[in-house]
Amino acid sequence: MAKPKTEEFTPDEIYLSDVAKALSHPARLRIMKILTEMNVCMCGEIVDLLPLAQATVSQHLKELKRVGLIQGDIDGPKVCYCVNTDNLTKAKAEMEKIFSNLTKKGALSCKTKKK
Amino acid sequence: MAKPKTEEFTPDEIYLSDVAKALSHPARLRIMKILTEMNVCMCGEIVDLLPLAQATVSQHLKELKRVGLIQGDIDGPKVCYCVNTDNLTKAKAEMEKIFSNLTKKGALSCKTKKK
DNA sequence: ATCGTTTATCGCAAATATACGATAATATAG
DNA sequence: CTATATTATCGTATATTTGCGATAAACGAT
Repeated sequence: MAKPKTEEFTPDEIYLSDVAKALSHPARLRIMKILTEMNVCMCGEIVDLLPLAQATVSQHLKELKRVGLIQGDIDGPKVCYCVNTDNLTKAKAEMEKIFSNLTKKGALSCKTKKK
Repeated sequence: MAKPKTEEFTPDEIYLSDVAKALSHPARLRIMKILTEMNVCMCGEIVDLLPLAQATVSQHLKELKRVGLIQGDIDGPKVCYCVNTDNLTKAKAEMEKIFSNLTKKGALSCKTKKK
């Protein structure tokens, strides 16, 4: 009875909420910041930059990979992570839409409309 | 042992991850879309536009209010909801930062860097 | 005061998310 | 092949989220 009713929503809504969910943890935000600033980063370095255990960081990386915001390429025994530019650009554009309408004009509040 | 370690992160990281969390459910995204398009909407109308029970929608509205993305003003027995423009603008600016660095140039991937 | 309307809150059940130690998997070096 | 290094996955405990019926709270109308 507490199963999220995702089937009741549009693919657009589900995709964007999924991206938002991936960004809804401070550790994952920090990973995104690290990768956008450094372009490329070894897994071990990311672990060292976070106050979490290696297993936990690995899970967060997996979540970001799941929604396609980052990718990891095997480099010997290490893994090299970077932002998936195409997907991040797309996510950015979708996110813009949500925030765009209010900038149009006035965007009346309840109070200003009534009084 | 599974308590989120929020105290290990910066206020900026926590704030933005909190906004992302508020947007991480398709129902809440749809509410934001409704409010940005209609400027203002009675609670009952929002309930009618969602495939969820009234109690559930009320909880989603509460979550969006908690992070300040919307506000609700009492209007007789009804409640009139609208976007909190100031806060949404601020959240938008913060979100931009996360997405901005990659647009700089190349944003080399692991593979392009190596090969 | 009582009734109908509207919305928030409570209490509960089920599903997810978070965190980490232990272990497996993979690759390199010797 | 063995040992070391690096990362992913498993198992498990706890915390949080999601959903909804039932109920409370707030208001206007009668």
